[in-house]
Amino acid sequence: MTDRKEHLYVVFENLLKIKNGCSCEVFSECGLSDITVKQVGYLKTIDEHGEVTFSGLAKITRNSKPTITEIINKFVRMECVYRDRCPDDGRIYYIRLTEKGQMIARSEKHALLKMIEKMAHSLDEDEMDTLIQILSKMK
Amino acid sequence: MTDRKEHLYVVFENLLKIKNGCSCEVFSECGLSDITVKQVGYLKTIDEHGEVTFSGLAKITRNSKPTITEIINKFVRMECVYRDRCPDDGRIYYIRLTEKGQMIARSEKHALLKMIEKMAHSLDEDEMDTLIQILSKMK
DNA sequence: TTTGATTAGTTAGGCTTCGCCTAACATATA
DNA sequence: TATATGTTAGGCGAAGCCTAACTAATCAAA
Repeated sequence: MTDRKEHLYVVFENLLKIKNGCSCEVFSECGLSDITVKQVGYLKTIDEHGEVTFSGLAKITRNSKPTITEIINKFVRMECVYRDRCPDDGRIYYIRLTEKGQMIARSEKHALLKMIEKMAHSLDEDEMDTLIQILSKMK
Repeated sequence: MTDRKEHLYVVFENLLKIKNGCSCEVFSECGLSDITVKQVGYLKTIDEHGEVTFSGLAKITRNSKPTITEIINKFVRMECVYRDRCPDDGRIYYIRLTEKGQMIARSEKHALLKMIEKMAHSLDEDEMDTLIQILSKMK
């Protein structure tokens, strides 16, 4: 490997460490350090679909309705989600993310934003512009 | 958020997507797409400690010896690890990573290396030098 | 050098949690 | 009255851990 690539490796390794640290912060701020990958996946699905019902989530995730009830009850206990009864049809409940739930569903984005904040503290405007200009070329 | 930060967000989001794609490639090349986070953790521990025995790994990970036997048997079936009997003391077995096991233990590094390779294809030498110079300032 | 104690790893069996299921149900709507 | 939404009850298998009892190898001391 060339010297140049090795250098690149080192600076990006550092950058990823910083971003990783930010990810962990997001979870521990929510007091949910031991949430599972699967659970985060469900929160993301709920976030992406907006107005999801229990049956809807069951279809999307290919689970039975009781399984969804169970998953949602757990999320309610974790304060990530709440039931929102449909005003037009009392049988239907929408699954809504709490602020905490949304935070976790978008944890990667939040971590990245945190990293960018740190970047803005370490670099000046010209340097940021140069970064943008160079990295835009990546495919 | 300023325009500049938003731009930075976009370029880094793209970069992370590329790196993430590389991570998945590493696992699927090994035919182990459904390995768990915990398992990867154990492989990393084994990799980092070099010459680990069963008792050693039990102490490091605070598990019982039978648990380690179980974990290692699973890894042997996955072809990630093999037993290497100590020539001086027949009671002792060293836990060694196979090439596959090492690949997974170092998957993040491998993914990053892959990303750097892609970078080297998209950017010229001056640009890479500029990147290195700017990103070195990040703390 | 033999024998008893100690150490390394294994086997057997058990426990809890997770994540899923089906069947039967209550409630709301049509 | 028939149908749709969500819940409850109960069960199942896999994961991931444990303790107790075992085998095999080494060490130490008579």
